[in-house]
Formats: sequence, C-alpha cells, structure tokens
Amino acid sequence: MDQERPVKLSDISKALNLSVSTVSRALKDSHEIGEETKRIVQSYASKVNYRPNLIAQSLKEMNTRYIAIIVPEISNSFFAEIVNGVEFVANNRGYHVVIYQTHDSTEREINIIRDVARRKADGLLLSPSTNQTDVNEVMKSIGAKLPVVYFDRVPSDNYCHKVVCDNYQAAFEATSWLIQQGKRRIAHMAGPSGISISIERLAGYSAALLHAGISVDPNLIRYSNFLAREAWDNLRDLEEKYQPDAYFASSDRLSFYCYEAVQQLPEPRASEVKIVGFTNAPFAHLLRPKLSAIVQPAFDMGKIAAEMLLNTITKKNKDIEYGFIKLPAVLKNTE
Amino acid sequence: MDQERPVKLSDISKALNLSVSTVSRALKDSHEIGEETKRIVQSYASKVNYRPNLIAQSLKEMNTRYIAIIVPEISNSFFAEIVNGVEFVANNRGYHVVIYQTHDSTEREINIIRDVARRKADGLLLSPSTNQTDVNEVMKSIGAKLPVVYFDRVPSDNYCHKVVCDNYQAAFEATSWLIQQGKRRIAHMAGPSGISISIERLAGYSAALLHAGISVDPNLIRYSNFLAREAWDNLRDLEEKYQPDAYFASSDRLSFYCYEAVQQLPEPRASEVKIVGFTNAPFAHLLRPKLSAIVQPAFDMGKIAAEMLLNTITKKNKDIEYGFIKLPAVLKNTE
DNA sequence: TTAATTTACGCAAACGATTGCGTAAAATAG
DNA sequence: CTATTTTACGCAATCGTTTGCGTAAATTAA
Repeated sequence: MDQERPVKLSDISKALNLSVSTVSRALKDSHEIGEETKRIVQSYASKVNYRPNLIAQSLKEMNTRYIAIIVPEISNSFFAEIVNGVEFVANNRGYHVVIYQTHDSTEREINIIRDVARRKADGLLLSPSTNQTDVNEVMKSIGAKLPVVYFDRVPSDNYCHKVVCDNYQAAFEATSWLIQQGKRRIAHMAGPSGISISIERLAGYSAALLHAGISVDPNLIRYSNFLAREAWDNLRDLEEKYQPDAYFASSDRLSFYCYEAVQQLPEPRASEVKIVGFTNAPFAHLLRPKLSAIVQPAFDMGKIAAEMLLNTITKKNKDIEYGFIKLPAVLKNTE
Repeated sequence: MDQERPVKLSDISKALNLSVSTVSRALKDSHEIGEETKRIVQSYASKVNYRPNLIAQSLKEMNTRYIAIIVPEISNSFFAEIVNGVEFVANNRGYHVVIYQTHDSTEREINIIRDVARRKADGLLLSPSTNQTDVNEVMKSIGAKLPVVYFDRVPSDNYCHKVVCDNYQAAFEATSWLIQQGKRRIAHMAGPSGISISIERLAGYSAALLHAGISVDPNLIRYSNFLAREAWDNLRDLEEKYQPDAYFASSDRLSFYCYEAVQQLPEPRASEVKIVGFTNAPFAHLLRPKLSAIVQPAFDMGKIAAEMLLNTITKKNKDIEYGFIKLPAVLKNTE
C-alpha cells in the first residue's frame, strides 16, 4: 500500500483501462461520466491514496489558491495576531496562507515580493517597511496581476486597499491620558519617520498636547528604526538632557525598551515615570509598575484584510472599488 | 514597459526570432549557445523584466526549492526563534521557508502535512502535536519522498532526524535550583502527557527531587493541554489543596499562567512562591518578582535542523544516516 | 581535398493535470 | 425504421520550462 512514488492520474488510468481525461473527470464528479465508472475510479483513487499534484494544477489553472502575507517579524504579537486573523478567514474559504518575515530589511522585502509573484500567489497582504519607493518600484514591475491589500503601514494614495487602526485617535487618547495623570513633559518614542503610522501617531500626540495647552517640544520626539541600538541611544539622551515624566511609545519593541530603560533609573523616578505604548503582547499586563497599553484589534484587522483580498481575487467584474477600513484601538492597563 | 501579463520564454523567442530552447539555454549561460546570442537574449530578457515561472520550473524539475516548517504557534517566542534560525540557513542556501501554524490542532496539522506534500515542498521541519499516531499515519501515506527533520517534540524511534534541547538536564537544573532556594513542595506544571518533552522534563524534575531526598508527590504534577482553561483549573486546584512553595512550568504559556496565578495570591505567598519555567520570551526578565527562565537555544536549534534537512535533500547517495542533536538549555534570572 | 569534429541552434517530448472537441454506441423521437 | 439526441468516453492541446537528440554550418584534422 505504501507507494514509493506519488500516484498520478495516468497510473489510475492504466490500472483501470481508462483514459486520463475520463479519470480526471470522474474524480471531479463530472456529469459526462457514467455513475458506475465514477464509482470505480473514485474508490480506486482513494484506495491508492491519490492526491492531485498541486504544482501541475496550478500551472494549468494559473492560480495557486494561496495568499502570502509579509510581516516584519512574526514574534511580534501584533503581527502574529494579524496572521491568525488572516488564516481564520482564508482557511474558511479554502486558501492557504504563507507567511514571510522581512526582519525590517527592505532588501529582503523586495526579494520576497519578487518571489511571491514568481510563485504565482493569488494575492498579497503587505505592511511595507521603511523605504517605500523601492518597494513601489517592485510592485509596479510585478504588474497588475497580483492583488494586494496593505495593512498597518499603508501608502498614502487612495488607489489601493488598506486596513489600519485609528492611529491618530489612539495616540490622542494615550497622550491625553498621560496628561490627565499630571504629566507635562511627555516624550514620544516614534518609529521610522515618513511612514503612515509614525505620521498619524505623531499627529495624535501633538494634537493632544496642544489641546491641553502644552506646546510640542521637538526635543522630546525621537525617531528610531527597528534597531535596538538606536532606540537605546535615544532613551539615554532623553534621560540625560530632558528627563521626561512620561513616555508614549509607538511600537511593541519601543514600549518594552522604554519600560526597561525607566526601570533602570534611580528611584523615585523609576516608579514615577509613566509609560504608555502600542503593544499586543499577551503578558504585558503582568508588569509592575504597569505598562499602559494601546491594544490594536489585530485579529480583526487580519480578518478584514483577508476578506478584502479574497473578494478582489474572486471578483469576476474588473471594476475595482478600493476599500479603506479604519478600526479603533483601545487603551488598557490604566489602573 | 509595464507589461500587463508576465513575460514568458516564448515571448522572448518570438521577439528575437529564436527558438524557446535557445532562449532557455541562453539565459542559463549554456556553453551550447553562442556568446553573441547569449548577450542579446540576456539583455532583452532583463529589459522586459523576464522572471521564470516557478510553477512551471517546479513541475519540470520536480522540486520547489522551498522547505516547510510547521509549528504550534508563531507568536510563541521559542518557535519564532526557531523559524529565524531555519530561515538564516535556508536563505543562505537558496531555499525559501514557508511557515505553517497548527494552533495545537492535530486536524490542522494533518491537513497541513498533506498540503505540504501535495505542493511538493522539498522538505519538512516538524514538531508534531499531541496525538502522534494520526500524524505518523499521514507521514507514512505521504511516502518516503518527503525528507523530514523533527525538532523539540520528537518521535521516540531512531529512524528519523531529530533536534532537541537537553530537556532532562534543564529540568534537573531548574528543579535543583528551586531546592537550593529552600523549596520542598515543588509543583510541576507539565505539558500534554506522552510527548517527548513532557516525559524528559518530568524525568529531570523527579530525578532532582529524589537526588535531594524529596519524594515525588503525584498530586503536585499536573498535565495541561494547550488550553488556557485546563491550566487555570490545575493551578486553582493546586493552590486550594496543596499550596506549593514553588512551580516548575514546562512551557512558555504555562510559565506565564503560573506567574499570573501566583501574583493573584494574597501576600506573603505572592512574593514567596518561586517560579521557574521554560520560556524564550524576550521581555520575561522585566517581571518583578522575577520569573526564572529556562532558555532554549532556539535559534541554533533552527539552524541545525535546517542544515540537517538541507543536507539530506541535496545528498546524492541514498544511504541515510539519521542524526540526533541535543543542545543544552540555560537557566536565567536566578538573581 | 575528404573526413572527423565542434559549434550553435531547433524540434519535440516531457512534467501532471484540465478541458474543448470529436465520436462511437445507446436512447429517444418522429 | 430512420433521424436525432443523449450518454460516455478518448484524443490532443495546453499551462511555461527544461533537455535529449538531431543537424546544418563552420572548423579542424589527416
């Protein structure tokens, strides 16, 4: 029963003295094939454990029934939850999800996008890394054949599908909460400048300050790439020169770096400085003193992004309507 | 320049008045093609942005140059690090890595394995979930065509490739350390019974107790599947009936559940009960009171597993030598 | 100068599945 | 009983590449 080599249609056709096309149609329960023949073929196929070769099917049908998702880092809980949402929808609709990581390298990102296109994924979910121009370059050269939905970090133009959370609103709320706690010198540890999430979060932060009559001090705003080194230098410099009484951190990693840096300060600062940051880490609430968290609806974002993508993939009519979904984030651990 | 449809070999051959085979060979720099022709073909191909269709290539060559890795959950830092190690090696050797999650569902796992086989992945890295028999069933039916390396949770027989950490040693050290701290009623929150890691960790735990002259109390040993519900019930029951003075937790999730449960106890127990657990979470060291961590060399495990797999894939001679690598884990945050 | 070899290319089969079309035999219509 | 339709199947092209083999022309050997 253990075949050394996977069974193919022609094996069945020889064994049953039928043509390959008859076997193929019989397995798909085609009305062109007699009931008796179908039964014979199907039972034989299941007996010898026949599984269609997906490579061959893909080549013929020009689709692969899988979608790709490219994220910076799967260990980041935010992205892991997004992936889970995507899988939830995609699997229900018969699609597989292939996960790629860029580790925040634009070069890797470009290679992956090229590969995804060459492997003929049916669609792509993308949160493009810092340097957007190169990536757009590649996306153009891929051609219009690859449906794309952007999430989290998204292009500014309106001719694409996008799913984000309301970064402005979340940043506004988080900063306002810090102000309510009596903080005035609120530092903002921002992500890479120039990308959508950084811009919006900065805008929300600034608006909250101005709304409370506090002027925005550029010295308290620090951009970090995703290198630990850069973030630490920024934190050290802020502490040496400005001693903020609160931090608003723009990403999972930055939140924890802030937290760690603050914990290393001498008391009473260590327990007085408040931190609020974007994070979906499942165990963030265990930290004492608290790390207040802006939690994004990552699972839902993934679900919606996947639905948008699969809808455009399976859509028959060509006139595309670009969607732009914005979901609210919630502020937690605010005691 | 933007082509609506990907360029294929026949497009080039028509444009240049050459045969498809000549174009194909020219692009591979075959010695059978004249230098002049090669130049023309290559420059034209790059001008029109030709990218070989990987589906067609795979069908012809009967390999896909990608390997699959199946993990329970990518958000688990241990597995995320493993994946990173695998990618590191695989990418250097020209292979792509496709990541799948089982969410600890055997049914999903089986479907994924089948899919991996049908999509003709060149190899598979697998940490099989609880119920091993079904999975083995599937692996048999796939046939001997799919090279597999097991990691973390591994089969007991010796006719397969395996990469693990020294679970016995790690559990022995962790338990011994708790004993040194003066703890005697040490509970063991174990994973699903019957799988390799659970068995070995239990053995190390028991050996450490016996070595210190402490008898092993079965009431203090609790198996949990990966459902939060079950773990919480176990914890509650332990606290109500036995009030352990320390916990040894067998996985990332269990470690954090223990920690959370203990923190909810009334003082002074909350700060007296010590916890040591397997975890690779990058921010575990920020917790106060401390969560002592058994950290596995996940990145290296991934690297080694990928090397073993790629070596068997690219090996010409058929005589396989099964490898069994065991790496040490280290105990951290022991103040 | 003839024979043997090399160079540079084209033809066509393969990989495994799908599908439009053709066609005997059987069933139904007239 | 002939004409038409239906049933049930096979042939062969196709998806995009790769590659064994064949072969004219060009080169080298004798």
